[in-house]
Amino acid sequence: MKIERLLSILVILLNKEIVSAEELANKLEVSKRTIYRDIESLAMSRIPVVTIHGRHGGVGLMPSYKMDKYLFSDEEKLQIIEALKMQNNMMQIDNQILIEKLENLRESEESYRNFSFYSPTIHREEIEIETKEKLKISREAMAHHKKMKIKYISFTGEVTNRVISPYRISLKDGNWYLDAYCDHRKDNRIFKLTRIRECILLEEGYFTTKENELSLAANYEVVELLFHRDQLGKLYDFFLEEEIEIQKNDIRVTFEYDCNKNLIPFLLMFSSSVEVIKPKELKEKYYKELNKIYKKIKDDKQLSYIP
DNA sequence: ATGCACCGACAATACAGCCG
DNA sequence: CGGCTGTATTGTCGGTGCAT
Repeated sequence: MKIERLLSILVILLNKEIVSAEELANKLEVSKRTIYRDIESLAMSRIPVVTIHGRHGGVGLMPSYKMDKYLFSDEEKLQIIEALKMQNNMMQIDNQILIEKLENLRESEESYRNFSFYSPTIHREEIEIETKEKLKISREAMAHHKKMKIKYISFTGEVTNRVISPYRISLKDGNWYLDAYCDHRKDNRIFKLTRIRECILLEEGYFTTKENELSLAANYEVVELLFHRDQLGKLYDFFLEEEIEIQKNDIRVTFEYDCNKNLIPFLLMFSSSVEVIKPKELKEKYYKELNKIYKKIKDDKQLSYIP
C-alpha cells in the first residue's frame, strides 16, 4: 500500500509544478503527516523532492529531475544536443551553457563529438568566417527588427546600396541566403550572403510584414548530359544512383531540373568533360557561354600562343 | 498576521512471527 | 488455534519556522 502511494505521489509530482501536502493527502486518502513521511521516504530514495514554505507553498520535484527521468530519453537528449551544436557552429549562436546543461543530464558519460559542422558551405575558410559575421549581423537585425544597410553585387556585377528588412536566413545548395524586404526595390528580395560586400546594422526599426514567398512556380524539364568517364566520383555529389548510367566510354546522366534556375555555372564546373544532349535550349545557352569564353581567350593579346 | 511546510511525541491499528 | 510480542504504518496534536 505504501509503495503504491509513493508511486502515485511521484506521478502527481511529475505532472505538476507544486502540490500542497493537503492536496496530496486528500487525493490519496491519508493524513498530511503520512504524506510528509512518504516525502521523506522518497527523499531517502534519492529522489530530489523540494518544498516551498509559506503561502502557495507545497511539494515539488527538481526541474532537472523531471527533464532527466521523465521527458526525454538519453537518445532524445542527444538529438537536441546535436541540433544545438549545429546552431552553435553554423549560426554562431552562443548556447554553450545550454549544451553543457543537457550533456550533464545524460546518463552516458561518453562525449559526443562525432559531428562537425565546421565548414557547412562550399566556400574557402576565410569566406566562411566573413559569412558567419554577416549571419551574426543579420540575426541581430531580425531579433531586434532593425533594418540593415548593405552594398550588394548582383549576379551580373551591378553594384547597389540598399536598405533592407531581413526576415529569414536559409542555407541552400551550400550557400547562405537572406530573405528581406528591400526599400530600394519596394519588394521582397533574396540576397546571397557572399555577394553582400558591406553590411551595417541601422538603428531604424521595421514593422514585420507578411512574408512573400519569392519562388517562381517550378518548371521541370528532363535534362540529359554526357560526362567523361573520369567524372564519376564528382557526379555522386549531385546525382542519384538511378540518374547515373555508366556506359563504355562515358556516363549518361538524366534528371529533372527546374529550368527557372541557371544550370550554366554548374556545367562550367566540368569544363570540356561534359556535353549537353537535351534540352536543345540548354545546349544552345551552354554553347553561347562557351563561345563567350573562347572569344575572350582569342582577344587576349598576351596569350599569343593560343591558336 | 496568516497560511503552510515541517517535525516530534504519542496513540491506535494492522499484521507477521513465535510459542504453548 | 489462540495469545503474546515486535514491527510497520498511520493519525492526532501541538508546536516551530518560513514566506507572503
